[in-house]
Amino acid sequence: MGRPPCCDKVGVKKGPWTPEEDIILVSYIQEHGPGNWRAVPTNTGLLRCSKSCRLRWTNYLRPGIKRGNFTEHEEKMIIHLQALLGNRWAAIASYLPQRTDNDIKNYWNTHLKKKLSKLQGQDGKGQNSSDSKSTNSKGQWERRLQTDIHTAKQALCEALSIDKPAAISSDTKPSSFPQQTCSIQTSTYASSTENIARLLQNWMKKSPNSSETVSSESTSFNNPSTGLSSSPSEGAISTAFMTSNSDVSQSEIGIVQDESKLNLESTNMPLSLLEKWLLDDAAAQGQEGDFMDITLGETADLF
DNA sequence: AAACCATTCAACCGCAAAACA
DNA sequence: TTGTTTTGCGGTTGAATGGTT
Repeated sequence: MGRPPCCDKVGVKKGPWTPEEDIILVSYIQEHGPGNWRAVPTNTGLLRCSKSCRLRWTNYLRPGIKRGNFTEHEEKMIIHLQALLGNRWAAIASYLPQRTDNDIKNYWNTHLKKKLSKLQGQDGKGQNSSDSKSTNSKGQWERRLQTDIHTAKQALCEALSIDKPAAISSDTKPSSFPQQTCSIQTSTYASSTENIARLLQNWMKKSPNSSETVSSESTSFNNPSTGLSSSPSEGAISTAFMTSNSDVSQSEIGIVQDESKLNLESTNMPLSLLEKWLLDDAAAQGQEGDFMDITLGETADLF
């Protein structure tokens, strides 16, 4: 029996999302939380397939997403993790919680790949991702598990020692660690609003004809003092959005909690416990440090 | 100014895994 | 246990944009 398509091909809109669609989607998710994507198009009236809705949310509208230039530290992390995990962008993205897997993948394909091949061309060193794949005789699943555990420890190690101040507030940590989850998420909806505001701005730049229809909304989204709109809305769409926005912190926290159910299970783990885990592990496996030195060293050389 | 080329990135597609009945 | 549905992931595409000739 063939698998049915995720959506009817007829009557499903494709291509770039409009700000209106974004607003509809965000306000719906704010109300119901992410998940049950199948129901989203039906319940919102969006002429998009469920997949498209999920993708739009996870890659663009989801709160806490950082866009724009990658920092040098993020670059190093990506190169390092890519060498360890291969093209497992979702796994890599879990260590850079503010970045989406799509973003990382794009950045890798457009920037880092070239950068690395250039550098490899210079010094003739082969990169290890494919080597490690071919030389390792273990099953893929086991290998992945091992690298995941290893990398988690490593990232944590970095977070705790090498780059402590930055790590606690930003990129080095897997998303499953508590402080960060909280710190990011407290302003989550604001950042989602920022995403939309940015989108609207771009949209207005590109299509001045349509500015009349959205100008009031966009300016209100952009209100830096509140981060939220307080202007009266005229359309149904904006009304829905504004209404839900008035309740931002509560419902957004709800969304975030939904998203990070798993994370929260470990969120109460004291940092000292994790440190102990690392130290114990390091003591038990004296050579482990070498592993890190090698990989970090290799990637560090690149810069 | 126009044509061409290169780059970027949002979005799509298809597959596989997970979840569910 | 099995079949079906939903979700997640990675690879790829193509429109938009910027740079060069």
